[in-house]
Amino acid sequence: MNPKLEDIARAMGVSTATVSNALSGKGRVSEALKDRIRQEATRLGYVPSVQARALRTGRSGVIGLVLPDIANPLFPALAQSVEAAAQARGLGVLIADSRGTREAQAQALQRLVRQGADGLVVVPRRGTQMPPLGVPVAMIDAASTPGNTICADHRQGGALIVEHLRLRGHRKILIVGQSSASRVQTDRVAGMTEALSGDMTGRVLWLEDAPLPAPYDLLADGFTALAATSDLIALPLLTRLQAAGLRVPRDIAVTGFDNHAFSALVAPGLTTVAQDLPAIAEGALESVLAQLDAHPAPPPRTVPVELLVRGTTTSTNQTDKETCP
Amino acid sequence: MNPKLEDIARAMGVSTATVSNALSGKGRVSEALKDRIRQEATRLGYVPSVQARALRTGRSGVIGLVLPDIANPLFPALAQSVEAAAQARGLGVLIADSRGTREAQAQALQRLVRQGADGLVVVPRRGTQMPPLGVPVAMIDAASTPGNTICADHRQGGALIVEHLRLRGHRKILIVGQSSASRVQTDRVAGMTEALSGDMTGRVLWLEDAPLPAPYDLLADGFTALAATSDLIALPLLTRLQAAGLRVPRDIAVTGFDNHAFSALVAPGLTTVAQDLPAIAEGALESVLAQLDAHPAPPPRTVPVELLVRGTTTSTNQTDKETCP
DNA sequence: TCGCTTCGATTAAACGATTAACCAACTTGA
DNA sequence: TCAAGTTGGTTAATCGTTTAATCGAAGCGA
Repeated sequence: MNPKLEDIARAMGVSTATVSNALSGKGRVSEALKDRIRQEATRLGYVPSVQARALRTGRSGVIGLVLPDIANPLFPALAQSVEAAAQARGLGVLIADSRGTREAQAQALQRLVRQGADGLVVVPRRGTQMPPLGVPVAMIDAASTPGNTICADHRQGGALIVEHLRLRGHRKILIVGQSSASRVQTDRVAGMTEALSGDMTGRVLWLEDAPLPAPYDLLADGFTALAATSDLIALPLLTRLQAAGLRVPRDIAVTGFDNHAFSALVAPGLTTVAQDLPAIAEGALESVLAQLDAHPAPPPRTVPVELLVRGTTTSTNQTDKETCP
Repeated sequence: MNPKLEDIARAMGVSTATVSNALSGKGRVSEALKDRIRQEATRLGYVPSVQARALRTGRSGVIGLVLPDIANPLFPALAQSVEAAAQARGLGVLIADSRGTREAQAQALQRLVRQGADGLVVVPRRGTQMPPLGVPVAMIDAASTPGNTICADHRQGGALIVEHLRLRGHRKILIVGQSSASRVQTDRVAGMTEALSGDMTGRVLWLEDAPLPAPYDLLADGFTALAATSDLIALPLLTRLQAAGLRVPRDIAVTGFDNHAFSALVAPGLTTVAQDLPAIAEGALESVLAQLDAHPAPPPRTVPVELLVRGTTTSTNQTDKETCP
């Protein structure tokens, strides 16, 4: 079907080894012959067989990506960045969903290795204990997670949020998270509480423990801002407040985390913190590749985040025009 | 490292061919020996090398999935279903993002084939002309797209939406789409307009041509419902209406399409149409596998959709009960 | 008993690339 | 001039599996 090394070799009257060397630039081939071989290769439309190469070298050129839940709006953006980083290096991305239990995750890891992944990039489930897999692994979670490879600076993100709210005049903040078992969320909350200035008060509410108070009770308690640990939490909050007749941000401000695709589209736009996903993906991939070359795993890294200020914390003219026609 | 056929063969005093036959059940091996070989294989933790198998058989056990934009909230759910369907068959999923031009898409297709994908599942960009790739391909787009393999019944979905709105008493509907160049969206709009009863009027607005009128102008024009061709459009609309002080659905109803993860979480919940993604993924994969076995490609299929009624079209909360007893 | 089929297993040839080892022909230096 | 190194290539083994071809032994009908 496709031309192979042998076809080129025969056409040029040389051995397959010479062709292989010429194309890879590894052995000793005269520059002139090298060029001619390369020309012939492109002329024939030669494409090396990844299967054969993989069998011989033990490298498949594919890395596995394991996500807790592909459908969860937080991960596709990361997957996209990982795919882009891999593509830039000529690598493929085998995807797996560890939906369900940690056991399912372990299975997924095994499966990717069996399918020939050279290394793994994993966004682990909570409390994951990595089994020995025989291939390099990079973990993307939170700085406080043992074994973490690279992640966004979630604490800094929390601090940026609180600082921004302080500058906007807020003094009493309700911090809303989903689960205190999530390292990422606890890091973000820690960043927020640490950044509270002396004249500010913040209360932390975990939704898995207690529901959100009724919107008007929030106002009665003196809260002027809701700081969620995720856009996934903030967007429903925003609509809930609006549905109750409150004006955001005039009555109460809202912030999120992660800069979900919707966050820029809703009205008012959601103030949030954006991770540098391309940098994180690059870092994770670099770690895997370094380990593949028998280098020691690079030390854990933390990537700075960026505050995105939008309408839920700043009253723009437009919003006011719309609300007061 | 890992045990190979030869290791088992040596341990049992037979040839590797016999071991291969015993494990695959293909050649002629006595039942007794078969059992013993299989026991020994599991005892040693034997895992066949996919690379070697792929080289010999020409099948890698991996299928490629090409999405227009991984980060677009519509596709992760589909990716998850495809991954699940593939996993159930012991297949891997190589993912690629055709972000950018149709050329980028063509590149992505080529890349997946080179990386050894046995077949491809593609959600094509608009106006895609499939190049001959040498591997089976299944396309997931719209029933009206030439070459489409399988898709949701978008027309039916449109009809369900309009019928539901009619039963709720709506007579004047604004249908809001993004781009009239999208087959999926035009199919949905067609389903809606066809389902309009004689006493109903519907106007179609493409956001790429003209912006949404100011919320209060919509009311002034007599519209009582906004039917979007996507939750991606509907959710921003919902917040825009709420931000303008309108009550949904009391002042105006809103519907979407696709049942995005957020649609159930916002307040009020978004009435929408859910595709049977698992069925679509299964169908696409089946088509690819059938073609791989040299069967003709099965005829195009259309999968029924389901209407999900939520708060944006039904007033279920107490305040509404009070006002509309 | 002779031919013929069937059973159970072996042999050996692929699949397509990489790479260590080898080799002939030239350079070079002393 | 001769030993030693350099240059530019070739040979052949190897990665681990599948599978067509082969083969001895056993079973069987005539």
